[in-house]
Amino acid sequence: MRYVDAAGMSLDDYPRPSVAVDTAVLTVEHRELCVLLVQAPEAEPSTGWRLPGTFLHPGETLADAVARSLRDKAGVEGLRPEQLHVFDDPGRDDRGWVLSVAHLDVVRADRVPVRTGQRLVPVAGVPDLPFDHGAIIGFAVGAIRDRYGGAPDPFGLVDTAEPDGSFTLRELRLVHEAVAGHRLQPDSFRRMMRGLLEDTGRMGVGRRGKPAELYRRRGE
Amino acid sequence: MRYVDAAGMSLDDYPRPSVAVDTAVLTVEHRELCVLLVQAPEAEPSTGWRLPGTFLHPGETLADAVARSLRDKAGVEGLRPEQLHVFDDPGRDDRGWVLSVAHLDVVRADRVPVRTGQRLVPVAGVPDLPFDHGAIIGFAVGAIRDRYGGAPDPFGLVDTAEPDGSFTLRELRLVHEAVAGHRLQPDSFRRMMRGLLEDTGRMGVGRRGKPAELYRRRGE
DNA sequence: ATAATTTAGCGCACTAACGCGCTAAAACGC
DNA sequence: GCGTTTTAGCGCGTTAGTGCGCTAAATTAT
Repeated sequence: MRYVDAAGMSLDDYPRPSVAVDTAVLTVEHRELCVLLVQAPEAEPSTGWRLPGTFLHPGETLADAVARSLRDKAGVEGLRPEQLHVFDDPGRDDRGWVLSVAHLDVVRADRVPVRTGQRLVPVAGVPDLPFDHGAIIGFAVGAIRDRYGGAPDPFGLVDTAEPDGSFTLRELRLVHEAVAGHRLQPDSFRRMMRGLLEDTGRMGVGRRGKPAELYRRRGE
Repeated sequence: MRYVDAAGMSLDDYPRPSVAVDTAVLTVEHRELCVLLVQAPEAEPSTGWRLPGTFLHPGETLADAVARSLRDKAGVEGLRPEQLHVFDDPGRDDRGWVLSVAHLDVVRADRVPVRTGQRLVPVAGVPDLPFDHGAIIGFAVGAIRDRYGGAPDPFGLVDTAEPDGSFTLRELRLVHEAVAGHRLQPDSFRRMMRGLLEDTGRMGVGRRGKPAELYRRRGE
């Protein structure tokens, strides 16, 4: 039985906003934190580069919509999108009343297909973007830096050769430096990570000098 | 001219969710962090205690809706609500497709009117609540503790006798202890705050012993 | 076989923060 | 006037973290 309120109205009888999701997809490429931009289709009123986004469909959670958007618009299989902020200015979109729920998603660069109409841009050099997409990137960068400040590679960005996902301290540090946007002192970094990693007992390969030990995250 | 997309549809032709706002109003009463609960009207399908909330109306921002909700449902003039999280399970509400944007608002206890159908409950002893209201309170407590960890009374909770809003170190510390939920060592607290406060040059009154100096936040 | 390179760890000097006991100062109570 | 109470600040011992130079170990290059 369909619900009606004290005024005899159902929820659908009231005006409602469209709800969009926009996602700042962050990755590390060439030791730099980058964001994925896609080109708007010609039919859109505001063309140019922007963050991938879509409208929320019935039966979906926001994360479902983010995943659909990244798959359809950018060929990226998203992982675990996290909410950042809701942009709610009633006049923010010329098409009508639209709320946008900004998200962060983080994927390894090798999972972002190279194709026309999309590119990875260093977050330190983002061009002007429509809507609130510049602000969304700012939120996303703050959120990923916060997460990487307290845990080893929480989003799985380390691109390791090992099938079991283990990595060297140097590989881990290079990713953390890319996210942080500045150099990290190796000794302090090791001490911070010491209690959060466990030694696999195996050694890495492929470089001169003493081979590095392979680690995985504690509790994995 | 009203916008239509490539399929000749306007935004209103597509199904859209109702958007609600729910607010964890936090305050300090009797040196304890408390949350405001209101009683649901009898006509609602789910009666009992809950957080104040409402549906978003056209032309409003989320903060507008929060303010209207707190004024109408609880007689509280809200200050600056902050977004916490969007609860988006399509099946979370029996009435239909409803998203809820959870918020935090912080007010001094003397701004919460005492009236039937509402009460302040210590966050350490919240009863079971409908929907995701328990989770919302959890988010809110985490957010306020984070904010109070790095700045002197960011939400203006100190209930001072001074017309210019200045306060003593002890008054400030008692509020920070209520928010943190544990005791703070006075000397360490003073050292942390030293650079964030400025001395008004005036002294407080009303207690035995050396009167305390009055401070205000630096940059106020 | 030796030199060069890289890694992991540590000793050490230094910096920063904590918590407590103590003192001086400034009020009130008697 | 003196005792009591409260506040602000500090000295000090302790704990924790940082960055660097150094060493030993384990590889590759010559």
